[in-house]
Amino acid sequence: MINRVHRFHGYGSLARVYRRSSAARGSGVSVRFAARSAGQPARAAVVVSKKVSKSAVTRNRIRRRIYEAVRVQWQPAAPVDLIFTVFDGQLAELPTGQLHQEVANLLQKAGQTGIE
RNA sequence: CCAGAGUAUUGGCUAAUCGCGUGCAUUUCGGUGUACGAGGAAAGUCCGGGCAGCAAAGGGAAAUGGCAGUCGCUAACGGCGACCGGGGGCGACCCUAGGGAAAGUGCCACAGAAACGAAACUACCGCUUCGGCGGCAAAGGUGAAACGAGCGCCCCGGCUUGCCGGGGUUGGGAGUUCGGCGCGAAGGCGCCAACUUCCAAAGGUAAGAGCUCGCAACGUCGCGCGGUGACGCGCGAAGUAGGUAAACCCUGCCUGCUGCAAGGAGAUGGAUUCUUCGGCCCUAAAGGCUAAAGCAUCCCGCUGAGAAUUCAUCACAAAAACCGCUCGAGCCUGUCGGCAACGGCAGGCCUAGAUAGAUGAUUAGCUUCAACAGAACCCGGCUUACAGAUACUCUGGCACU
RNA sequence: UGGGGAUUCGCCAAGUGGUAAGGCACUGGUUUCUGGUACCAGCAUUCGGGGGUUCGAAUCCCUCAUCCCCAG
Repeated sequence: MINRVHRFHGYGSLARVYRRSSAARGSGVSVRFAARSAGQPARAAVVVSKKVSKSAVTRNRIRRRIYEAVRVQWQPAAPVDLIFTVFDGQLAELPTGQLHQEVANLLQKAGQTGIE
C-alpha cells in the first residue's frame, strides 16, 4: 500500500480523472493518467472490478500486488493522477518479476520515470 | 491389522529488510519510538436479539406471516440438550416439518363394478317363465390405495445354512351326529361346532402338505402401577376402519414498521444558572458500610467535570470531517451444581475498527510449499465451502496371547 | 448494505399436483429440371443442481448455484 497522501480521497476527484485523461493499455492492466496543478501531491489508484474475479480474496491480492509494484518503482517527478484498471484475473498468479515489468512499462507510457 | 461410528483441536511457522492502518508517548509539527492488526466459517443473509428512529395513552381483538412430541437451557429463537414415539443399520450409531383425517370442505388422473359410501364385473351356490332374480364376499381381475394386523404352522425359491424373499393357512352346497344353544305344548324347526363328501380358489415342474394356537391392533370411555411429562406396562366395557393438512382448514403458541447509508450533532472561545455525581446492601426511597476529582483542619469558597440557556468569531460545500464504533448476553483458567445444553463463584486478560477502504514484497531456513476463503454496528444460532494434520472414545471382523 | 424477480428443446415460450402444448430453427420424405414455397413425419436421457412430502412433483417444502433488476 502506498502512503496516504498519494491516494485518492472522495468520489469527485476520480470522476474528474476519468473525464479528462489519456490512456495506455498493457496486457491485463491499463492506466489512465492526467496532470494536476502544481503544488499538489501525485496520486495513484487501482481499480479491480467484480467482473475480474468473484472472490474478494483474489481481488484484494491483485490490488495489493499492483500497489506494491507502483510503490517500489514509482518516483513521481511532477503532480499527476494515475488510475490502474485491471481487466484480467490472471494477474493474481503472475510471477512478481513479470508483474513489475508490466507496471514499469505502463509508467513509462504515462511519462513517468522509474526509480531504478 | 482391516472396515467403520462419534467427538474435539488445528488451518503454515521462524528471522531480517522495505511498506500500510489504528491506539499511546514524544516532537524542532517534517517526523520518531512503541504496542496491536481478519475467520472458523469473516460467506449465504435463513432465523432470533441488542441498539436506533417512527407509530401506539394503556390494554385487547382481528388480519397477515410463522412454529408444532415432552421436559429443560437461553436475553431470545424456527437454535441447543436430554428423553418419548416412529424408521434404518449385525453393531458403535444415524435419520425424523413428530398436533388434529371418528369437526367440516376439497382432491385421489389412468385403470377398475366400485375411490369412501356404499355397492358387486368375473366366479361360486340356489331359483327360473332362460330375460333374469336372490344369496355369498373366500378367490380372480384393476390400481399407489378396495377390511386390515401379529405369533405359530405349511409350501416354494435363493444363498453366506440360518437367515432373506414370495405365497398359503380359505369360501360355498349337501349329508351325518347319545354334540352345544335357542324357540315351541309336542312332532319338530333355526343357529353354531365337528366330521364325511362335492364344487370353487391359491401355490408348485410334479408330488406332498393344506393343520393348530392364542388372541392381538386401533380410537373412545372407565381404572391400576411407574414417570415432572411425552409415554410405558397391565385390566375392563361396548365398538370401529382408506389416503392426503410441505390442500383449504381446526387447535395451541409467537408476531407493530423500518433498519448504522438507522440515527445524532455545526466547530472554537466566553458568560450566567443548576448539580457534586463512585462501589456494595436495598424493588425503590430513606438509611447504613466502604469511602470521597483536586486545594483547604472544618465551613464558606475556588478549580475541574456534567447539563441547560445565551453571546462572539469562523463555516454554510460535500456521498467531506465528527459521534454512533467497539468492554461485550466478551475471552481464558480453575472450581462447584447438572446426564447434558447450560448456570454460579474466584482469578486473570483487553483482542481490528478502516471510510476508494489497512496484512503486501524480497531473502534464508523448516523432509511436507500450505484448503475454503477477507471484518464494515454488534452478538446468539442455522446453512453452505474446506487440502491436509492431530487427539480421544466406541463398534464389527480376522490373527495372536 | 438492504430488498425483489427469473431459470422448461439450439431460440421464443404455455403449463400452478395426474402422459411436458405451440411456434421458429434442425433432420428425413413428397411435390419441382433445381432451389424456395406448400404438405407429411421426426426431434425434451434429468423442466438449473441436490434432498424431502406424496401413490404420483416442472408445479408443494428445504437447500445450493447462476443471471437480472431496484433503493441509497
